[in-house]
Amino acid sequence: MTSSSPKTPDATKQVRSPRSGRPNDPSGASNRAERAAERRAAIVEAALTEFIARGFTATRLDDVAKRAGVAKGTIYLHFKDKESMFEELVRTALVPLVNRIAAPQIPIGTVRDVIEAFAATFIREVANTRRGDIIRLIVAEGPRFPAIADFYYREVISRGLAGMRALIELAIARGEIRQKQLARYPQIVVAPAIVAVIWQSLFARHSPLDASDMLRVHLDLIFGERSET
Amino acid sequence: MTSSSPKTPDATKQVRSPRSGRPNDPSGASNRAERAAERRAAIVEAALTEFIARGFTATRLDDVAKRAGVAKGTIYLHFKDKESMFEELVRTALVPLVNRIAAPQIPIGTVRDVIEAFAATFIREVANTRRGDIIRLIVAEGPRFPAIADFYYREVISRGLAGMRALIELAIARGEIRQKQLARYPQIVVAPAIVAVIWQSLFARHSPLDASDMLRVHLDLIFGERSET
DNA sequence: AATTTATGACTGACTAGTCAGTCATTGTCA
DNA sequence: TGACAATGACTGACTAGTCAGTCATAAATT
Repeated sequence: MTSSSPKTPDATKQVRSPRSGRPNDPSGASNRAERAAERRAAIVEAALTEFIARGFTATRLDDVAKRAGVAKGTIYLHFKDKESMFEELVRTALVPLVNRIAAPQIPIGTVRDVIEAFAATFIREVANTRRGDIIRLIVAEGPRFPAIADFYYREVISRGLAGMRALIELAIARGEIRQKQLARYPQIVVAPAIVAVIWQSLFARHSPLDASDMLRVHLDLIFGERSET
Repeated sequence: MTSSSPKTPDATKQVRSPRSGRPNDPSGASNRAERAAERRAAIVEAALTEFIARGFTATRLDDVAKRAGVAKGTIYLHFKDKESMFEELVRTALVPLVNRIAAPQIPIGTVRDVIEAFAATFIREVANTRRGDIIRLIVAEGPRFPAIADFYYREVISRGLAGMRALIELAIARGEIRQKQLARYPQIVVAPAIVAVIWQSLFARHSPLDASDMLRVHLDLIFGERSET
């Protein structure tokens, strides 16, 4: 029974670290911790791409591993399982953005200016980026991942709507907005932005949508058309 | 139509033909074609429920069969495979509704009246029914089923928006709507309705939304508040 | 009896998650 | 500084389980 082991994993072993040939660079990016972080980032990037393209269930971790350039087992060094990976991804992909947007706005100019800046940020950072797809992903998978829906409601929706409501109330007090009931439904103000995101995912091929222009028209509807030349 | 409850597979081996004992009744409700249609309807009903709850990939045809009270093989007597079943389901679930809503509106009263009737229909027939979930399902699976996105754009979106645009233009001509640019983006008018559907699916548990009231406020925004003028 | 319709056990392809083994890097000591 | 030992990040073949789709058989109908 001296037969060699049936598995020959050594056959095609690629070089582990083609990292730039600096095995011990103090200022470089080649120590263990940093490369681990790089790999984790590659996995996150790849997983996000796959989840967006296929949804949770249809995404194969083999594909994620291949795309990230790691072995499947490596994924499990960073994440407990597919489900918690998905949840963590969706969370971390949105929190930085939300924190930035939800930062206390300084109403220097008119409320409309603030909301217009908000809209511009949304167009730039969400509507035409992968973050928009993440929003669609949340809509798609939310019902099956109550934890995600909970988190998202708590960290994004309730905070965002509260901030928007405060702005609307300020605008009403200042006379910028006539329709007083609007403060009860801040959703109305953001609805076209959400629709724009969905449109880009589903129908951009059929009929491109100028989201920026649409939001401008919507703000004209809310604040009245601009009379400045 | 599911006259009898389709979900009672508990009776081990249910009787295949619970008919009225008329083997050859021309006017009866138990000939082959009709029972086949009943079974098909039961399968459609069950499949829709499962697809809505779990999405396309995560839905098991074993579960659909169990819920419909048929054997799995029976599904394949009615549908070629899982994918074409899904596509056919999503299509037939919406077409009757769209045909009704898209029927030529007779603008007897004001345009606002027409749109308010439309909103009421939407609330009644979509927002709080399973059709709303189907809309979410399309958002969720659309990118992976281009055929569905195509069909939906052609049969629902483009038709619906064209009709809405015509109404907006009429309202502008009549002086009901001041904001002339609105005709370029009928999406703005329907956006809160879409958001309401999504909200019900994801966040109703956290914070119930009075969709009917929200749409009323939105129409006030577009047409101006009712009591004035 | 012949034909149509329904069944559900079965198959084969597919995939989440595991783990024994490898080896580049890091630590230790002379 | 150079040699050797220890570490643990990484690998990928493998296991155990799932599920879409099939088909031989059975039931119902004509």
